[in-house]
Amino acid sequence: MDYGNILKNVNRHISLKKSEENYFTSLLIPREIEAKNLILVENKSCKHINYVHEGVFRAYSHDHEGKERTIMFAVNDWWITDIHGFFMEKPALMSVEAIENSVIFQLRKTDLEKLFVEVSRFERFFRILMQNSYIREQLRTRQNLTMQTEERYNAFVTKYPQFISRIPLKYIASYLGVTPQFLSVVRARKPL
Amino acid sequence: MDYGNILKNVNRHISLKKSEENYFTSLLIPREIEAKNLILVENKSCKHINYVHEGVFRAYSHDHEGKERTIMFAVNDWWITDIHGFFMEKPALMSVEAIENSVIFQLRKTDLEKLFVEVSRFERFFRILMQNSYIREQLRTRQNLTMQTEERYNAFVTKYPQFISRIPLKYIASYLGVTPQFLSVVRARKPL
DNA sequence: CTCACTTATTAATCTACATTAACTATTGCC
DNA sequence: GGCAATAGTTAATGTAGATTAATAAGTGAG
Repeated sequence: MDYGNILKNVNRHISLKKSEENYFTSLLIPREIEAKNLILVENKSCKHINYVHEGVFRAYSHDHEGKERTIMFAVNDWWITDIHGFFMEKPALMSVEAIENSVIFQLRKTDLEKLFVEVSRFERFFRILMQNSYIREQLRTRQNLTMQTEERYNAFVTKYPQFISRIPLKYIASYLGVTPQFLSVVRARKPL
Repeated sequence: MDYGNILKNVNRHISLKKSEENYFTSLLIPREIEAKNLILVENKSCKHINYVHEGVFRAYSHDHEGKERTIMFAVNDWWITDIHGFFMEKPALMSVEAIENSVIFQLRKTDLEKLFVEVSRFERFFRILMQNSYIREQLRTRQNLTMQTEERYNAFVTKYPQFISRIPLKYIASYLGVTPQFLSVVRARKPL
């Protein structure tokens, strides 16, 4: 199994000895996921945090009328889970679906807790991972409160250019909090 | 200076020796802030993370028309800063204002980094702090995408009952992403 | 290659929430 | 205690974005 990418991801923030790398990768559960399959289901328990080795995922919930709403995306080299369900050990509030055929490495919560004890530098790694996630999410909240749809869409395209070609527009619309029809109108407003 | 509350806050997640507690509190800068004063100003640098010992704060940005939008609140025993500006060392994207006369303890970024090195258990404390902040923010994103104003307001009142009496409704409206006028209409809909 | 299915676009109509404005509590300071 | 400033409410009118529906353009399995 090719653990090069995930080790590079971790070593971006902390540096591990060979033995620690081996211990860490021994805890990972590799899985191949076909497009449209779920790695996490709403209302079920959420036992893993997932590193995306290859592919794309989206997390979604259902709104008050039962329609799907996209909470987040994850492409290669990102981590994804229902963070609330995972750490609070509560039923998941969202489902996570593969958009492409994908490969992930799963880390069980119990193993993550062992990892924190055995190699405490992983506390630092996850501190930075959670910190960056919080920053990203707070910036998104701020954009939702302060920007119009057109501005938010432009900001999204600028921030995540690699998403546009791999993620259907209907999911991007849902992530931005609008209908695909309205996103079409907004996109049509832009000449060039 | 009364460091009892902040030490209890920290010891909720890690346990410190007396000497470590003393080192930690030696890094804190106590400040009294009068209502309406700012502890952080949009576009200025953001050098501190702030623990609210006593009082209430709100963080806000300006929208595309220049109107204030509330990003978050913080009451006693909460931490608040422009998390992006603080960790990325970028100009603040929001201002933070005292709603009541307040007392805070400020921790400089440079001192926090020393603290991570000297007492690495603080990596764990901040991992949990960032993790809980991320969870809170993702739940909020999910609510904004899936719930109507009435449902979001009810959820807010249920989750933060202590806020209602201390925070003017116009700020709560702005936090929920609606005008005070519309929040009034929504509240009037509820009998009892 | 093709037929079925999914995704994207366009347009007419509808609605949740914004805007403006006027009025009514509250709050706080001399 | 009074009065200016701030906060909250109500109502008429306006608009960003939703809904519905129909069409067009991709995409994929056999």
